[in-house]
Amino acid sequence: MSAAETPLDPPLAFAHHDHAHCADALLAKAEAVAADRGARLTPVRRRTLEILLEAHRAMGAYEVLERLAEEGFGSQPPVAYRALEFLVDQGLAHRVRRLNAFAACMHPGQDHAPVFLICRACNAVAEAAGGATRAALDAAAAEVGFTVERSNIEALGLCPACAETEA
Amino acid sequence: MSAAETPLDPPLAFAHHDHAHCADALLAKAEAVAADRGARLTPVRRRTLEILLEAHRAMGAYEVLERLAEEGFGSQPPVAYRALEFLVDQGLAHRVRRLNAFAACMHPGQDHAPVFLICRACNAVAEAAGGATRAALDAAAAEVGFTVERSNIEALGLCPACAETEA
DNA sequence: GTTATTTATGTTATATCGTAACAGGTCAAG
DNA sequence: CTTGACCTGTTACGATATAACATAAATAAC
Repeated sequence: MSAAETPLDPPLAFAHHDHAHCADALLAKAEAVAADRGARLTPVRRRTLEILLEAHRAMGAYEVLERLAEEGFGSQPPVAYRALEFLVDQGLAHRVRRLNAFAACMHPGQDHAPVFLICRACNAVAEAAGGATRAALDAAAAEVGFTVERSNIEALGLCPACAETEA
Repeated sequence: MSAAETPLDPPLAFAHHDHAHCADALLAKAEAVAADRGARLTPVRRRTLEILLEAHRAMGAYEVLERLAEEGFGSQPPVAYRALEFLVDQGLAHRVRRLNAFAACMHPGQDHAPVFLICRACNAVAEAAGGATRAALDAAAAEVGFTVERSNIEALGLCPACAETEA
């Protein structure tokens, strides 16, 4: 069984909100988390996170790279992949496998194993609480003797706003 | 809520079994399903499925392509990707996003939305019943107003046999 | 049964995603 | 002030995936 999950705030990704404030707060939180863990949030890494934080959607590594290169950082793929890998390792970003892309974590520092909700209309990506879903997955796996170490749970569909528009 | 799920047999992928019989039966079942749906299981497509059925693991498109080419089919990527896409569309194979690879469906014709259990030691891939897990995912999504249309749920870990070996 | 239409197969070419291997730079510990 | 760990950048390549087009086979329409 998994440890108790810190309850998550409702996702802002699908709601209008003061995004500048939202991004700033997450960046500050990320700094704190990194400091706590003795991990170095260097300029490239920090900038990479800022870029991911600009919108609530997933970005491809090459899209991030282009931005980094424009700003004087290295221009070769490993620059982006390494920064992204660092962020993922530190729990400051997530990899969205369905999109071969990366998204800033909305709950850095909280122990969470989210599920991803990907809107196919506006491309927003939100994290929802994954506790119950993961518990069900663990149970289904346990039933056949399989031990889950890591998992990815992603849903494609319509966010509330786009669902209305579409109707 | 999702419709009632046909109960699945326990996964053979992690168990010793008469694989020749298992593969034959699945191929026959696939033929029947395709016929039912008026879909054409042409030679390339059928052979592609046979190749996937050779082992209970996921294969990359290029690995499949190599085999097809050896056997006189086309040698360019679209040949494999199109056959695989057909099989996935017909529910005769699944795409495993974590591996960028494809696996034969073990329950063709049954309405199922499986979760995938990927053994990191022996690379076997099994489908487990996903009903409860998907229900939990749908619920988590509904809570924030998100409508799930498709989802992928994949776990990486150790199958029973490999878990024992490792210990 | 012949023609029209759709569907399938194959090709070339290119786009997109990801990593291995190595060189130089920074920084803290001893 | 040197050692060792880590970070950044490079070149070069490998792996995954799709667009666009030509031909052929199957099916539908007449």
